[in-house]
Amino acid sequence: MSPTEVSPERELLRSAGLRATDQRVETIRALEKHPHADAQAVFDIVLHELPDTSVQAIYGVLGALTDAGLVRRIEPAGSPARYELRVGDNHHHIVCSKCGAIGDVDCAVGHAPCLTPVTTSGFTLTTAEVTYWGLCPNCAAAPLS
Amino acid sequence: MSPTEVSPERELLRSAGLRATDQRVETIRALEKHPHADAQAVFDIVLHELPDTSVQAIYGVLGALTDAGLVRRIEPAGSPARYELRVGDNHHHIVCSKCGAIGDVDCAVGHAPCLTPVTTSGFTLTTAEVTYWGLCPNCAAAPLS
DNA sequence: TATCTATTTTGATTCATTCAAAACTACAGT
DNA sequence: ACTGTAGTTTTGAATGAATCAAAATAGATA
Repeated sequence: MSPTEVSPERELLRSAGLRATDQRVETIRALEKHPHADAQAVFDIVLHELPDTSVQAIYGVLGALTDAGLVRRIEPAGSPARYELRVGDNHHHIVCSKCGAIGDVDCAVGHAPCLTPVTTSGFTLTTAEVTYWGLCPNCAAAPLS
Repeated sequence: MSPTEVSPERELLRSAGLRATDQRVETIRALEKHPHADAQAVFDIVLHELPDTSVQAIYGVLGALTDAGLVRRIEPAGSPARYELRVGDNHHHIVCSKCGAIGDVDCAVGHAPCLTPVTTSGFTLTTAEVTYWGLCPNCAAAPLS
């Protein structure tokens, strides 16, 4: 993958005003294949394509992509930060309380009820984030634990 | 505070089947005065009353209280774990995206809509957790930043 | 193709939290 | 009240996630 070669990932980066580096392209590809991956998982994947990549670079890439709005960072309790390419829509997540697997969940009822608490303790409200907890199909099927 | 002396905190601990140690009593008192405190903040407060307390002890106490259901642990993105005594009700939290302050929010509309996502990606759903993000009164009032 | 600046590498550090062994203490039972 | 023992805390060290900083490198513009 030479720098001049075109690809959807490169164009996405350029259109966001970011430099299209190899690490960024491969990070996006990793997230395409593995939504909700954490930094370490992204690093492991990118390392296959770019053997000299460092973890710090991945943190830098994920931070830049997040700042640019190309990637969304989620931080479920008890898990390192996860990243996904699905941005701009108001979707939520369901986390397996046993293995940490994450699934996407569309907003429950439009978004009005979820976004409108009764009391706000004087806070100015900007967004509402819903995390569902449960068991993924695998863990639900597992015998006893 | 001798071990035989009675106090609401001691009785709460005993009724939960836990030993009423000084560190546990003082941790509960710290959380009564400072809801949503993190482990470090609890440690700082307990240290005033029990000068030989260690941070590890506070982590142990908070873990034991959480396991016993006396304390609830919340982990907002970008913040260390916070602890509160208000348990058993289905309330949510609003976090100041600027300073990290936390307020309580009663569940939006009963809990039916919040708890019923449209799709669950095959997961078995057990609970729904809502985190509101916004600005606390102080930060909203602050000039520019 | 040269240049400039953003990005990555390299190496170290912070913070929150957990682990483990030894010392201690609450409390059930005598 | 005293004692034994299991549960806690202390002491000391280690882990994992993430960030910082300086030097080396590589995009993209002209």
